[in-house]
Amino acid sequence: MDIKTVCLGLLTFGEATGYEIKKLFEDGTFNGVFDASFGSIYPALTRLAEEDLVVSREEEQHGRPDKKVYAITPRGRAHFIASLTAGIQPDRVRSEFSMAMIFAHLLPDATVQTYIDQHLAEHRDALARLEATSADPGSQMANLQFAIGLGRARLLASIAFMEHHRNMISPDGAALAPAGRD
Amino acid sequence: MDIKTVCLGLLTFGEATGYEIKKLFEDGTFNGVFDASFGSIYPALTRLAEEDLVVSREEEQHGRPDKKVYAITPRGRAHFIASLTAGIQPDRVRSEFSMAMIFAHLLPDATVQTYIDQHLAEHRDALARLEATSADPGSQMANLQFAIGLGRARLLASIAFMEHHRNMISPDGAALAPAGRD
DNA sequence: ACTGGCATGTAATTTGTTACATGATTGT
DNA sequence: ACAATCATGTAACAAATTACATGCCAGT
Repeated sequence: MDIKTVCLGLLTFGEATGYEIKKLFEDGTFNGVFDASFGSIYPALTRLAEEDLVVSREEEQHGRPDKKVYAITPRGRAHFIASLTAGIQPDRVRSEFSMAMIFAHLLPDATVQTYIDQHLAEHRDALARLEATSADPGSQMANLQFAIGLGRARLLASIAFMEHHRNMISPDGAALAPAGRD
Repeated sequence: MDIKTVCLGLLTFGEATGYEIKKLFEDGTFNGVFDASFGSIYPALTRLAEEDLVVSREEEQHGRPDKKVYAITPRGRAHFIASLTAGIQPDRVRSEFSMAMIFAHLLPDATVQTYIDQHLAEHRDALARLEATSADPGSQMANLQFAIGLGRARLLASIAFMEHHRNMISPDGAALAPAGRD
């Protein structure tokens, strides 16, 4: 699934600008699901407009740059539904953090500990944003709560595991009694 | 982190062919951490050899195509450690499954249920492979057990959540009392 | 007969990122 | 003063996938 399709999907929830779509990837329901840069979002929206899957309307603002608000067309909606119904690919993950942990025996212990702290902080942030999204009145649909809940469950499991088992990985911790499976 | 660096890392655990590296992405510790196709692995190894970060040796086989066995050089090892120590990027996820769940209200219920079944099956498979890897005598290093345990914790959380909450998402389930947070 | 595993590699194409370019406003 | 937020867009580049090309062996 390419970014064009994802943008199309976002627009089924309502109008949005390229800028707002980017923010959705960072903050909202889509955190941990998808991500894209401006450099791919803007061209994607342009191409979708060329294919009549979305339409845009320019909105002037006072003291702010003009907005280009995109809305999905009936054809766009049909296209999106068809592409999602046609099948999905397995999740694709690229975790540099896990890489670092796999090779932790080659790294300075301080580096490893810093990476774990960083990763924990990122996860706690993501969790907080997800909880906020979950409480949002616009997110009360059952399927959205399911998607958010799944992300939340994963984040909680990761955080709990790292908190309970990080002692396994430090040289000091390795000398202690090894932590059990839970 | 590009595939070149990942291949270099894998080779710190011992010699391997391009084909074996690909299998590691599917089966072993690296499942759910990284993935790459042959089309990127082979060129990566070629370029690493040009930069003297790895060396290769051809091995003839009876009734099988010849192998090209790669080994990391001291320079390669230093290069890998330096690049991992220099910092890591946040995890990047691209989950078409989560996308499908977010837009489940637009899809036929049978499709949604099929996707959940598929995803559950993939997760159970991945979990079984991870458990096998975890038990492998070559994986007893504390940091490997940490990395494997983290993956395992995530998979278990996802599986449990989907099993307990999948009724939220079906139209029938939506009519029942909503499932609680756990 | 055919599918799948073993094994490597190239080329065309797709996809997406990073960096650049512009510019006003608001908060510190 | 300076950074951040808002807002769009392009161009150069990097990265990676897909499809193609080859070929034997083992199992069904």
